[in-house]
Amino acid sequence: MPNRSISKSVIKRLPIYLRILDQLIRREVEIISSKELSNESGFTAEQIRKDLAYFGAFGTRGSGYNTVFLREKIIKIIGLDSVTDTIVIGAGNLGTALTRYNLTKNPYVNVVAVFDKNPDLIGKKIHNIEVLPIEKSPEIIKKHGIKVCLISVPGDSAQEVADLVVEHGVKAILNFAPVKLSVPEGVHVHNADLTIELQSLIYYSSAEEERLTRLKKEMKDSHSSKSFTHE
Amino acid sequence: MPNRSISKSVIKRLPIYLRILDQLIRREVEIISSKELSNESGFTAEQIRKDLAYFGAFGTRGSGYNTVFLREKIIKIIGLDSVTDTIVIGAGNLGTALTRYNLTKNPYVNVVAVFDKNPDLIGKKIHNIEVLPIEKSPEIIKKHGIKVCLISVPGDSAQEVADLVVEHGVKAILNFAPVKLSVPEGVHVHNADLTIELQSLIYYSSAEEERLTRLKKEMKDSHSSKSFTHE
DNA sequence: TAGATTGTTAATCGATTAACAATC
DNA sequence: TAGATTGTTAATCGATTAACAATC
Repeated sequence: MPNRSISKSVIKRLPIYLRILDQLIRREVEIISSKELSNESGFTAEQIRKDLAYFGAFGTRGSGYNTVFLREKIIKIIGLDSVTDTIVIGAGNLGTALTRYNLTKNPYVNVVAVFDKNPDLIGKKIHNIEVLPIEKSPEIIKKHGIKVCLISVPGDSAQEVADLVVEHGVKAILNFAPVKLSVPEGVHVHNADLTIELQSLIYYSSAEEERLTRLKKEMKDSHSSKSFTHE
Repeated sequence: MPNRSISKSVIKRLPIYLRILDQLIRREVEIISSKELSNESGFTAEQIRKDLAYFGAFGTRGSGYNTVFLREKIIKIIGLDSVTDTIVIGAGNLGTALTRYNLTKNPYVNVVAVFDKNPDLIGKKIHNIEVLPIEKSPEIIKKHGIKVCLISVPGDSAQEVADLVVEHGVKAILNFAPVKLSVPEGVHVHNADLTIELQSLIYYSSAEEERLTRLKKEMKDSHSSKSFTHE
């Protein structure tokens, strides 16, 4: 009852604040106001203050937020205060990109192993880790206590991969495959479906209103023949 | 005034409905109820009906929606009724994955060209197109009337790439770089920042409540020394 | 006609914005 | 003390859910 669960929209913004703070600290900025954070992030200052206030009073009235202090707090809120070990399943181009990126650019995450079922890819080195056959994943998951898994396999094998890793203890999946995964209660799935993103972007890339007006017109025109088209 | 703009949340769901309909049609299902669509998508039947009703009355009371008919309508709504030509900037692993995926698995999108500034990558073949130097992009954008662009370059060159493509007519960007892009009014940017996704997933991967309680306790404990830590 | 399911209106819920008192 | 900016409460806005009349 003391903390009722924080909304997803708030949680999605925290890593963005974190990234901005990392940049500011690199530039040796020590204090930042919600106004300035707003400029950097595109969110309103009010929203930023409100988001942070869910977790505590991290700022100083009259001056702003200490960047190092706030960064530390956000890291603890998200749970990034110790490096998170992950595995990547699917060693194609996407899996390779994800592995490389996290190993070299993401200090909060470590990739312990990469798996694939394609014999051609097994043994391949990515940055400094070797691609292992998927059968080895249960062993690695248990050995390292892996809770977070990235799935970058084709759509038709994503569900079986998910079943396998969840069975051995994975609690959170970042799913790049274009399918809806079924997982037991208590397991979290985030979908990073790039096709969906791209298609919804296409909606906005051309004159929205014009297209919808045309559509409405078509519907009206086909009204008489409706029973035809529509059964 | 006839159609006031449709909300982003609705638009994000349309490609998911489309994907499900594509699958159903492949399985030769002809009629589907909002209830069944709900099972497939995870959204509620009420929400699905409401989403679709923004654009017209596509169903038949008593039976449901004709899959082929509904698919056709959604395709027109999103603007996928003719193939969308795109370009990919950044031919690393991510750019390669995006290009391959769209060329082979996404029938609604065509990748016309891939660009990079790294001489080692120029000339490389991806699926059947050649990686070109980025200087060639204005020419290609104009020649094909490119409106949609995928950016998969490192964070520090993303803004200049965005400026370049927008200058030559791009109206929508799917941005994979971990930076906030500044673009003129009327240009749409969707961020597909995989680090952000991963970090917000990590939040949910370990006991949320426990962590937040600990944090609150820490704040209280450091109350007396607050002026120290915090200036 | 009876059963089923849509399309739409009303009610609820949640998230964002606005306003301002607290306070550095 | 005056100026600035936070933290928090209240007001607004938007999206989801519930309910049901329309109708196949």
